[in-house]
Amino acid sequence: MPPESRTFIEEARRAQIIDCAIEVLATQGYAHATMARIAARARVSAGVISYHFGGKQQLIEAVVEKVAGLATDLMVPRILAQPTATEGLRVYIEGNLEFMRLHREPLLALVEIITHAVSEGGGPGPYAAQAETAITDLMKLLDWGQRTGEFRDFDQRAMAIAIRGAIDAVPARLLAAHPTGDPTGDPTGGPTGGPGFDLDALAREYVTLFTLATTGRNPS
Amino acid sequence: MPPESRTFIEEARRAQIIDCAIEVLATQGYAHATMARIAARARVSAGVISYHFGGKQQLIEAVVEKVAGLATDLMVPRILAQPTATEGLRVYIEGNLEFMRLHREPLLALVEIITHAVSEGGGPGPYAAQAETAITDLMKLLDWGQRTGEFRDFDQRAMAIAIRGAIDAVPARLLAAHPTGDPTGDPTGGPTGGPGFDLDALAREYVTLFTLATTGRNPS
Amino acid sequence: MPPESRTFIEEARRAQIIDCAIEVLATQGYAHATMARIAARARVSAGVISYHFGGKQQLIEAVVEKVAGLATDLMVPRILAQPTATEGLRVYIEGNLEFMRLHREPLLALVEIITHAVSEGGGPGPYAAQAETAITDLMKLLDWGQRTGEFRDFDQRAMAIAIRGAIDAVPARLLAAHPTGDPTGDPTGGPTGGPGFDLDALAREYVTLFTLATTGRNPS
Amino acid sequence: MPPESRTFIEEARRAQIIDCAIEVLATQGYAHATMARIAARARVSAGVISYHFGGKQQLIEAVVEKVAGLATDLMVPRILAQPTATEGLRVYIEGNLEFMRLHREPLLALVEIITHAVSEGGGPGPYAAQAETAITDLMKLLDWGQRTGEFRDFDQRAMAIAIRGAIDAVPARLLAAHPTGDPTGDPTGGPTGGPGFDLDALAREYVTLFTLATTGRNPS
DNA sequence: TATGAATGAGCATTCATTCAT
DNA sequence: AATGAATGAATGCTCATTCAT
Repeated sequence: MPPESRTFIEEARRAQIIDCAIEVLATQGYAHATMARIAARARVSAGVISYHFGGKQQLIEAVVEKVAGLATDLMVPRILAQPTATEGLRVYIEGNLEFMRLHREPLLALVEIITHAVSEGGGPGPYAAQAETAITDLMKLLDWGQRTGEFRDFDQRAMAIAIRGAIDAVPARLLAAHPTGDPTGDPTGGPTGGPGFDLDALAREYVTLFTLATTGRNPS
Repeated sequence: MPPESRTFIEEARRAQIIDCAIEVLATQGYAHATMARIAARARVSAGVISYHFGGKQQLIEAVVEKVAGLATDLMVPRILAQPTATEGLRVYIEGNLEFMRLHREPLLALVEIITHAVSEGGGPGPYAAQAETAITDLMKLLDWGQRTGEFRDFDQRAMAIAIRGAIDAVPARLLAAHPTGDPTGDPTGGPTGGPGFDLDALAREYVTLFTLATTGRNPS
Repeated sequence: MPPESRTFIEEARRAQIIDCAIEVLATQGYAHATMARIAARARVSAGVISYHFGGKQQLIEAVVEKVAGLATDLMVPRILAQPTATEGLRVYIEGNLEFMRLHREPLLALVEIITHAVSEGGGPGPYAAQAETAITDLMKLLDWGQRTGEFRDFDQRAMAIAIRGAIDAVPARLLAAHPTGDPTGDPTGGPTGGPGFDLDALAREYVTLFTLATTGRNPS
Repeated sequence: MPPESRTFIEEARRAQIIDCAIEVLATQGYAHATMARIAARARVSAGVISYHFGGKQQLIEAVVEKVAGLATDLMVPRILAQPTATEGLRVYIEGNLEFMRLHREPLLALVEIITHAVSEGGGPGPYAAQAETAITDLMKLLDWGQRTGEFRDFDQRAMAIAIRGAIDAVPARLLAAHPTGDPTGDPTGGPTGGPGFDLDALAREYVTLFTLATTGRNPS
């Protein structure tokens, strides 16, 4: 069913179910995110999901779309607004980590999906392409910096993998630090050094780290 | 059953089954790594696994032990042999990536297990602690470098997360580049630039990248 | 799910499944009372039982509750209505044996469960306490008789074990006499003397027997 | 293989395995009495049991034979030696309960088998006949007493079922009182009134009880 | 004689999906 | 538009039995 032909109430149900799916995925993990549980959280019968989405696969896809949309909305305009690639990289890193702070649950849900969703055969997961896209997008930013001479001569793909890997490692640490709870509480003992988890401080460290790595110079 | 009381043939079967489990995990993913499939690959009845390992959980644990053993054997002595923390970091990175080259499938299997194994209660996976241990181990290496003055003043935990994240991101790229096949063939177009995947070149890039990031200076 | 929140159709299915479970337990025994067989008798998929009861254990518990309810409803008011302990004992015996006549299958099912259900740890079965409760309840009746002077001076527990043992032995004889069939047919050759099985006559004999045993006097 | 053609060592193995089966049956129950566990207790491979007995069914049968033999050896000569049926009944009861004291485990094992062993179809267990035989044997004793005029006019079968039921109820109480341990310790608070379980006192109560029931008179 | 490796049938359970209401 | 009852395939596991050594 194309979006424009959906009624308002239909759209609302879909949104509600997607949000519940995100909640369950983020808090209980992919393995426990069964149709029944998602439906229960939405105070809705299990069949409703099949009714609105056609199947679990399509629900998952809808979640991915929503979360990816959130991320794109946040990031793309910011990066494009920067005058230099160095600034662009800074904003890229900050934006990613800010996204984790603002949209913790959607992000965790997305991570669950990307790492756990499987295709019918034994091949790579259906969302592996997302990761590849993220790499190539980042490579464009790096290429910009190398063409302007801001960045030193490194292998773009290697650097992109490193940067994305460093960023993608954060949610798991986030989850380890706050298995079920709220990350906003008391960040003690440095950026990542206590029960709290200071994403802003982490962002500053990452910016310095990767500015050094890409330019060879400390950020001014 | 303690190892020393196992028959030779028993040990052989165990090893065979562990290898088959690794194969299935690496090529088909955790979700498809059912007892039946692992047994089928070993050309063996499904009950045999329960007979030799007691259950799926123990089989998984045996896989983890084996792979972790491989990694430890490869890495620990090398790192300890280095005169400086900078060299230690270099060897840490090179060792990790070399491990991926030498033991691609075991590593992929381990990643599958760490990211997918769930505990009954819905909490963090039973092997989540492994990841945390890796971080703290790496922090010790970074602390060494800061105390000797080789490394600049950064947050150890942030840097450790970045380095491990960059390393841990590689297997997925490896998998994306060679979904089922052999990574040793034709590395064309630079370190990570083609169907081939030149782990040695990637290691060199990573070493430069993180030496800059930690010391602020190019590696000599 | 609390009973009052169940649909009418849900309650009907539950009742049907419980009845089928009773049938299978009574006619084929605990060992053969698998989910598949019970479901098959109900002309229903096996998963339906898990759907309505959550698991086999809960189904068994539901059977116990139903049968125990039947028994309590039949017995308790009768006994409490008696003026003397002697009459109470008579009614206790008659009530138990009448229950066997009226609810042969439920009783046999209950016996199967009590004797066969096992706890995970290897300890006493989860329904062993039922038997002990039956003993202590009976002891209260005996105590009543001793305090009024109707009963002679015997050990209450020993007498209670004997009476309950005598009663509990009946179902097995019932089963031996009518392995699969209908107990209402032709009672020939005395109370328990043929393929028929006259529970009323047996009750009369038991009443005389235990009245003598408890009072030392023939029942008037 | 007929007994006389068995070697001495063969016979010893059989006896050892039978004893271990009795132990496991008595202490862990029929459900947990798997071939593997029995074999383990005998410090022997599981295949050995099949080798010596042909299968589990035959092992069980061998256990039954052994225990029934023990009981017959103990009881029959005693009963036949009595001058009157009243004395015979006394000795019958005492003998049965003494058997429980002397051969607690074999008896518990036998009870487990009789109550749990199943035939392939859904019919009565393969050892149900044993119980029937016990009833008819006891009826002969009662018939003796009625023919001599010692016993009053009751239905022999009803009385036999009551007596055997009372006796057969004891092992379960024994088990409830001493789930795993030794019944010989401290019998406090009367025949059956404490943590201990005084079988001698219970026997005295039973003798009085059933002498009253059969004769209408207190035992002199 | 005895072993222990291996089998295969049977078990309870979970879950996405379907469909009459 | 929604329900919830029902399905059927798949999973991990247990266990008596078989058989080459």
